[in-house]
Amino acid sequence: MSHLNASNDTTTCYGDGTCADSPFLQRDVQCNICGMRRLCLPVGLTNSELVRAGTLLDTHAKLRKGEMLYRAGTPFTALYAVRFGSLKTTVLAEDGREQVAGYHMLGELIGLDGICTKTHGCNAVALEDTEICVMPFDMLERLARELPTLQHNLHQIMSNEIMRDHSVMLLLGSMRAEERLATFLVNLSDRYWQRGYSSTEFVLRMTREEIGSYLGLKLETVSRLFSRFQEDQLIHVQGRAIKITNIDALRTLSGHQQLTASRGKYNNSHFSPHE
Amino acid sequence: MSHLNASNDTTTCYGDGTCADSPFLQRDVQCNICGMRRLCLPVGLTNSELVRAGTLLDTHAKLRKGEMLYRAGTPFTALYAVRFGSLKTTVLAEDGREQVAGYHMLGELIGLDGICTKTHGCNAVALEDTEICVMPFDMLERLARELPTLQHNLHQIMSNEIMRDHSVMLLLGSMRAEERLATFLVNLSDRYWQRGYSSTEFVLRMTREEIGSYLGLKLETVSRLFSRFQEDQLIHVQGRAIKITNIDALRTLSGHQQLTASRGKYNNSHFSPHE
DNA sequence: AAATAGCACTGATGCAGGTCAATTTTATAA
DNA sequence: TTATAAAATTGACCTGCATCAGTGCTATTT
Repeated sequence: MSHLNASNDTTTCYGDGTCADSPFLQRDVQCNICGMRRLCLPVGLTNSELVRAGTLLDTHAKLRKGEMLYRAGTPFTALYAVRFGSLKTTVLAEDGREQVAGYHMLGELIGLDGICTKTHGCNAVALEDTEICVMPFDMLERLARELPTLQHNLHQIMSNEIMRDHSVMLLLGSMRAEERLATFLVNLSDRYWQRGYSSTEFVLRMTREEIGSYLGLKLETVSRLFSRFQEDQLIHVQGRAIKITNIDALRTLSGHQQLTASRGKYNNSHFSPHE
Repeated sequence: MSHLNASNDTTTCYGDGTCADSPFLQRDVQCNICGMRRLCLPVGLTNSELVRAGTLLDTHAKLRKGEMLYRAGTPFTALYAVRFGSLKTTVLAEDGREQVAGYHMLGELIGLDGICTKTHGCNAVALEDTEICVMPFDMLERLARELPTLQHNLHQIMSNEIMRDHSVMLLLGSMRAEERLATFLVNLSDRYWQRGYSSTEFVLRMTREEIGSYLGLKLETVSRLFSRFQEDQLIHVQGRAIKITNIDALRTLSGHQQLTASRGKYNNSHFSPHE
């Protein structure tokens, strides 16, 4: 039942059972000084609003690679924004099958699927050392009632998640294996670009198996496709290090279909977070 | 560019181009007298709050079978609640491929994916003669700031849509054809049951092709599976009329995996809407 | 530096579901 | 009612990806 409990000031973070002895409390985390604020929930807030928004950041959490932020079935209390690092979320079938439902990086909000039942609907696991802002949801709702911009941003982010999911459904339901992988790579490229990183060279945070799970393929198929893409000069692969050498060909393969919607302020803002 | 324009009191409904000459305006549609209020956005509102909520129902729309409520790419102005009938939503790839992303019935809210970009992300088409409540989104946000229950309901509904999408992703990504169809049938059965209809006998509103599109299968496969399920005494099929004869076997086939989350007030409320 | 485990690659083979095609049934229109 | 189109069924065949299996990497750990 490990999850991140953010109900009071002496909040303690439990990883997946191993770090129960590393409590922490940091109140210096505030939106108005966060480099991610142009990509995160408080987009467009005035400075004084930013300060108020900061009050809902009760704490932030540090997760080491492999640690779990929350687990399906545990109580939902807060939304989480990724400050550094990345996580995967996985959905579980009742027969135990597990599937990667999302790969979340810096500036993205996770935990939205827990609002409905007050219980998390998936597992969230750090894919590398990761830092998270914790936003208690009741506070967020209260604040959203007072700050229309914040309210609207929350709605936009939830709506964006729905659009993203629809794109994944399209991918899983009607694309062939090579189209899926091409779409995945183009999407990663775009998202790194949006965050000020190279759009052509990056390191995958997921294993072949996790990528396969996300794309509805087996790891062998993913591996074979990476090899074929390399043969065809679309990419260069060295384990998890990817260098894209022909992004146009990848885009063509992917049917120009974006895994994430390409419009809207949470998607196409192309900026450097390092100011 | 046909879509439902709900920006003022003299709102006119355009179907898919054919009904431009049938404007309408109905102000008698109010939440406090609606039979769907226990399943729809205003769940849990007090009577006086219900009356206020009714003010955001600018109008409602009637669609004949096949008519389009909104089209991907057209401006988003409102959310829509299904009062009678049903609709499908379809997402489009840039290469023209189209896939059914949702089947929506009475009491459900659609259009949520448009909030993000202020533009509809999918097509919504009536599968039968259908009636819709129009809720201008700016009004809804304003009212949500004043009525915490309404605000929370909206968040729950959006969250529920995210959970539903995750279930579909799981279905598309890791279930075999027969599991998909079984899951689909069990889900329909549950949803009809929740709405006070028979859980064992109903008429499909979608063609084999549309069902296949939703489930990531070809119509021939859907047709063959219906035949096999009938051979195996799980169902009786007569065109689009379905009679479920062994729901337990179907549930087992589906891995007890629900297409829609089975918890939360928007899903498991089992009641009769006909009071 | 060596040992060990997790991850990745690649070949051989099989099969679930797609594709193509022909027929029947069911809707819709005249 | 008949005519016509749309939807559904069923069979024969094919293929893209899964499965199974063996080997080679590349990280940790000691």
